Amino acid sequence: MKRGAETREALLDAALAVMSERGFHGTSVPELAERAGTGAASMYRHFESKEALANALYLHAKRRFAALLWDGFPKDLPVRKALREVWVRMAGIATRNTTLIVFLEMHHHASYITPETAEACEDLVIGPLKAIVRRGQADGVIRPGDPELLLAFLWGAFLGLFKPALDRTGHVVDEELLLRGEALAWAAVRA
Amino acid sequence: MKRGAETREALLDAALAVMSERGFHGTSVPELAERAGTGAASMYRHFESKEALANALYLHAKRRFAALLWDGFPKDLPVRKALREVWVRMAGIATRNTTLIVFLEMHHHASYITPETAEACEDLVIGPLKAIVRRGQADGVIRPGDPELLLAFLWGAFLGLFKPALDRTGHVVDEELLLRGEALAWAAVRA
Amino acid sequence: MKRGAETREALLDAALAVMSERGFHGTSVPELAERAGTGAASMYRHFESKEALANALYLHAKRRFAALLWDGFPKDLPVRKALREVWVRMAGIATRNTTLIVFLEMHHHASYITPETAEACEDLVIGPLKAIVRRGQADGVIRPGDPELLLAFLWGAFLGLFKPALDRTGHVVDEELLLRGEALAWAAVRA
Amino acid sequence: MKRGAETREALLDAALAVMSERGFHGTSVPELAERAGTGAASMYRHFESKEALANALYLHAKRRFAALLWDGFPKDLPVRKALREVWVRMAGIATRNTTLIVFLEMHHHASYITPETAEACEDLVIGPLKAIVRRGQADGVIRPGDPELLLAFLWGAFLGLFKPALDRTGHVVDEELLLRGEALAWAAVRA
DNA sequence: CATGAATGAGTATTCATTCAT
DNA sequence: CATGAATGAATACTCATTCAT
Repeated sequence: MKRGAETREALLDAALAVMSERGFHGTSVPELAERAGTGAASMYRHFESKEALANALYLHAKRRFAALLWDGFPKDLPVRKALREVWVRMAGIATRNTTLIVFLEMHHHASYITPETAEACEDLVIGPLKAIVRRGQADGVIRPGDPELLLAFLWGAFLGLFKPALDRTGHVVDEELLLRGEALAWAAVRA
Repeated sequence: MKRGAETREALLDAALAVMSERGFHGTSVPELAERAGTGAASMYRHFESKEALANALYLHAKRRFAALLWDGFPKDLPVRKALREVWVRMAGIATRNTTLIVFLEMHHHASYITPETAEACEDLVIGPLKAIVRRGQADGVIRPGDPELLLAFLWGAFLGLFKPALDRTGHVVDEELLLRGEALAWAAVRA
Repeated sequence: MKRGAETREALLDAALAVMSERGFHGTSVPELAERAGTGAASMYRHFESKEALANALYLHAKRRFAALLWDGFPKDLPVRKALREVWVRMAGIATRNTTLIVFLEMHHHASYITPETAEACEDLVIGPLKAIVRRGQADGVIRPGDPELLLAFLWGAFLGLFKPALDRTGHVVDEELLLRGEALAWAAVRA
Repeated sequence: MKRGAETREALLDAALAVMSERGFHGTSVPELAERAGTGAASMYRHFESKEALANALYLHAKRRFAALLWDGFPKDLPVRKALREVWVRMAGIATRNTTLIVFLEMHHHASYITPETAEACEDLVIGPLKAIVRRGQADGVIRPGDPELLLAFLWGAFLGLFKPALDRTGHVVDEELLLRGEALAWAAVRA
């Protein structure tokens, strides 16, 4: 007997929690519903199917991730500082919003995520990153070459470093790991 | 009616193929069996359960990966060349044995992989890598610091770079990507 | 699509019929469901498991048996007449509600009937019987000794006599067998 | 690698133990085989099917029961003493060969016991009993009437009394219960 | 808008049985 | 005579989904 949007939120939250742990196929609708405090049938009032829920969640998660990363991001920071700020923010997300990253990575190329969903939020996160890299290349502080490649490298490295944090919710990324990681990242891409 | 070990192999092969594409929960036992050319019941003669199969496969895959990486690896290569050789070999595996890497990454921290399984093959791949890094640090050509951290960074970066190859079987890693990636990797860790 | 309680009743009825014929293990859930006019999955909305169904049925059967035996039982009948009335009523149940007795006997000490279930209805049938026997002993018309023992003897004898009726549903207990049996029973226990 | 007949015996023993506890349908061939120390396939060398095994066992059990009851039974005992001896022997069987009685009762009217099997051993146990009853009736010490009816009553009463012993293997029937029960039995049938 | 009830299709797993060795 | 391996059919149970209320 909740009010509409509330139930929807609860379902998305539940799905984020469970699906980031056991994946899409490992998560059942009844389980989701119970965790959301609703009857299983109610899910179908808000989403056409389990797949539709996953797609909605993917968008939702990507947007939230983008917001956490970019909202209030200081403008016109020198490239080096901008990248460091990105790194620090991502570490924060990995610590406090672990499920977000795990869910997004886990479902990036899943068959039930439609191309529309994937495209709809393609550039939310990566667009501004590319801009920073390009600026760095223009300034001559970042090595030349396809920004996508540099970013793929960095994003992967970041995930590799913070895997322990991502695998166990609640794991705190310590300051030193963060800084040493950032140093490696910068060494890799600087001109 | 196949002979014992043959069926077991067929099941492991099928599981590697299907589970690396759709994951553990997305793979049904009948599907596995059909792909292995066996009846579904036959799986249970060779593995106690679907989970047991996944664990056996994890070990199997890790060992095969380690073999592909380290068998015939030239001894006493200078560190720089050794790392390049590692990188090249891994790119080869990513191209020709994609499922191996995908499966291992996908199931690294899954709840149905027992700690025993995980431990049993912990150092097969990473042990020799650590040795190389340590040697590089002793020679002063690799920056100091916990080798685990450097390797986590590099392994993640590698996965990030080759994700397109890993997501679509058959995708060939071109020579340029390989070399540019290696350059980034080296830049990150060199002293 | 039936209304809730109706389906539950139908399942209990079906289970009574089938399980009293082929036993718990000889009865499959799909078979049960079909006989109840439901899908097999619907059983699990009403009972947690096949075992839970059997336990619920055990209670249900015991209560119905007790009701058939004791509802409207004339009060303050002399002991001799009371026992005869009991005997006659039991013969009636054996004839018209065969499955009830067969089911209860068959599952009395089955491993899947929980102690809780067994205790919950222990005295429904036997309690009033004990009272009659005690009254008879007090009056000096029934031989002394543990009432439980006398009742175990009589209950067993009854089952032995009516086994043909119990083995084949529809077998009618003829008047003569009934009376001769009662004579034996009385001869056994009278003072 | 056992010698023929030995395996057969082991299978019958295992079946008696397990089937008297969980019934025919509750007993699986692999379980039987394991308990008999054989491979499951070996059962089919000795019996055509699980049903055939049950039938063979039924005969086997009936014969052993008859042997335990009648072998060395004193001839020409007065009827009263003969019945007491029968009662005592049956109590002994109930104590020491519980599974025998339980199995026979449990499978008496099971659908997988063929009429042939049932008939083949019909009179092994009951034949001599009938003779005793008839002798008693001729002597005027047992009440007149169909001996089958008297025996059905007595057999049932016996089972009722010794149910605790039959339900729990190892339960010892105490002397007093035995004698009091026999007194009831005699009171029921004496002239 | 919410939800108990219902269910066909599917899940992992076990079974009774066969057969090649 | 014995048995590992194999399997089609079954088993208990769960799922994603629908619908009447």
